[in-house]
Amino acid sequence: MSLRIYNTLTGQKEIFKPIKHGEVGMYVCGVTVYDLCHIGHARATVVFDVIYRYLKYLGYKVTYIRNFTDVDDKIINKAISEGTGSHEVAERYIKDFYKDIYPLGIERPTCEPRATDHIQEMIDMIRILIDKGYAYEAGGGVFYSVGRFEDYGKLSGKKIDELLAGARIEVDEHKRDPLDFALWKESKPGEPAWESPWGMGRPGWHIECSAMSHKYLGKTFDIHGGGRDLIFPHHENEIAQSEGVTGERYVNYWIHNGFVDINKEKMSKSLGNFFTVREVLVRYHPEVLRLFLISSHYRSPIDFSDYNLKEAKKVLDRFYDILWFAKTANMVSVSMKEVLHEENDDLMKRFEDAMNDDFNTALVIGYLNDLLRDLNRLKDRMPNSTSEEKKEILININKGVGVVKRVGDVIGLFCVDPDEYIKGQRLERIKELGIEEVEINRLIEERNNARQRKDWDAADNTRSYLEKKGIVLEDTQEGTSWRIKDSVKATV
RNA sequence: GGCACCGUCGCCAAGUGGUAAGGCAGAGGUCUGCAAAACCUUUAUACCCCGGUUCGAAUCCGGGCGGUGCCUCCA
Repeated sequence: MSLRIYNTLTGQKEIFKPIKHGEVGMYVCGVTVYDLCHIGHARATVVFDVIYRYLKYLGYKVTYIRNFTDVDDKIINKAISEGTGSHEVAERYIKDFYKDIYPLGIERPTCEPRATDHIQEMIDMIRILIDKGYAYEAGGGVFYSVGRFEDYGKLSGKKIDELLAGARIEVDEHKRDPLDFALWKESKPGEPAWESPWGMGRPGWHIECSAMSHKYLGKTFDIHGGGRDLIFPHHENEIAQSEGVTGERYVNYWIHNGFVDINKEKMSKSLGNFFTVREVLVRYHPEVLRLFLISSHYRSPIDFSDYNLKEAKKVLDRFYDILWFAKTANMVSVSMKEVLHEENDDLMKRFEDAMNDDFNTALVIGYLNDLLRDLNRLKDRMPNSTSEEKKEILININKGVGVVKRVGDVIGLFCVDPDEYIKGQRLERIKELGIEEVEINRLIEERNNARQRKDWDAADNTRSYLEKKGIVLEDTQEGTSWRIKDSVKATV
């Protein structure tokens, strides 16, 4: 089965055929850097990170470009309100983007160009658009004449006359037609400004992506991505600009991810119902957020809630438990040589089939859960096995864990050391519980003494004391361990 | 008003023509001193409703109802 991708342009899943054999050019609209990233930004970044990783897994040489929009009205406004410059604002939020988003296990794109580094390329494109009659100068700026581009609306399925009927179009006295959009704006005093044939000014929003994608990927490239909300007008306008300039097809496959909702409503700054990545990461491991984000298909809306995050955490914890077990058991029992080259082709095949069907990560997680149950079943057999059998079981567990890790590499999960994951979670949460780790260990020892005396009342008292504190004990053959009590029922 | 998308177990979520994956929660059980964890069993005669096409539909078509998004900055 070959890779099939849902193409917004045609509204269908299509078999993916790259322009150049074995290579893929992909451009994804990044963020406008005027504030901290919220979960919606995280979703878009994670979704395309998974796509990037999977394309590479398939053996493609991928050129992945994701831009920063660092010149924009909102940035300017922020700078004014802070009394700083827009360059400072942009720089700061680019830093914050790295700080907040990269812990989610994001691989660096091939290039992360900034709009302000490509002003000349934009000017060059605008010039051609004017020469070709697609754009006109007016009031110190330049506008794209939407009516001149025959295919306008082909991506979003909109028709020009229907758009005109809509009552929500920006009014600008200089526009010949209300649908026209700005390619170049005259700068007001104090705003960032660049020299241009039309005087000091700054670029409109849409032209930067046309200019940068053209520069790094050429006239026609394979994949262009972004959030659903970018389909219109941003991507529609990009097509008008780029195809206006080159006269050739701009993009073969358009991929758009769905929104993150809060109570079935789109998360957005303007609605004020957003959570920043930063505040979520205070309470949850980054991989929990990542797992939550890829537990649904990338085109579906997902509802963000504490309950759903807790559920994701529970699932992730289970995987790290078996990962930890395999790691610990291997130290004493099986040399890695015995397991490293083991393959599990059937499972990898299922994984590939799921991913090939428009990157169905939700199905992949389902398969992974099946596998996890198999592994726990094996693990449960160990106590009653001979040492020969134990070794055999461990080898099989390692095969499965190998698959988990390999799939994890592609979807960006299970990438941290199990010890670190488990201890890290404990350390972060234990502060909230008002108890010290040494105290827990002391009580465990005390309780185990009681258990040896068969003083069950004392033992149970200690256990329930700890449970009230939020600490759950687990008695195993290897001794007593503890974990932070996590209930998906608890709400915040 | 125009254009899209969506409606699957209490909740989350795959499945888009061949007879309903997976997770959470629930119930019973194994293990355990008792628990916890894990495992086992169990939980949708059925996919918003009504028609139609078909040997056969959650899946296709038509009509409702409900929800969301885009048409303004937005991942």
